[in-house]
Amino acid sequence: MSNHVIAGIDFSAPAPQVARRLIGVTVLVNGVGGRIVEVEAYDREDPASHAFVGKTQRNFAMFGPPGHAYVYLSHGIHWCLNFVCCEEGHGAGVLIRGIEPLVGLDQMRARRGMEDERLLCSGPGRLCQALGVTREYNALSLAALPFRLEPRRGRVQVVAGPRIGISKAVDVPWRFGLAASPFVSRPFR
DNA sequence: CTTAGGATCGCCT
DNA sequence: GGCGATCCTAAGC
Repeated sequence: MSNHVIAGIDFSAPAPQVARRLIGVTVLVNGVGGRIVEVEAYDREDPASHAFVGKTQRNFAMFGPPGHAYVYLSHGIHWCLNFVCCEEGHGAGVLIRGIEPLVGLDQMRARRGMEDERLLCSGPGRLCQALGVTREYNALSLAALPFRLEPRRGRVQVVAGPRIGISKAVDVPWRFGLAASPFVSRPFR
């Protein structure tokens, strides 16, 4: 049995499975956050994944224990948050791409410098700005503060499609979303 | 509504 | 030295 269960999710499972189960889960960072509505899975044997080239200084957290954060900087501007999964050493994760803002709306608006609720956390860079996630959160456990995960209540309808913003393995349908949510970064087809 | 271009920095070759 | 799991703005249709 695994002891990598947080908010009802076994993070030692394969990335696509963890990704699908994360839809509807609430994530808070220092008490600010909301419900996850969009994620993408990335695996070790996946040309689109940072882990594909093996363990490096940048991606080492992906090869650490599951249920921890992997935070990286994209295009020198945007921080992006991943949840590490599979067994320790495997190198897989789930990119958090969209959150429905629920707690700490004022702080999110201040950090983002805008009012529109739909644009606060719709996109991996946007949600990190809204939640205040930076490099300092890399490799931290999701089971302890500043993170807090809460299980989803009831059932959710999950839709899937190809991932966004990648140049390899563009047809792999490892992007998952909450059906009909207005808070996804781009609509599902 | 869609698209093109620029911003800006750490990582990898 | 090149480029990226992105976002914003401005311009065009």
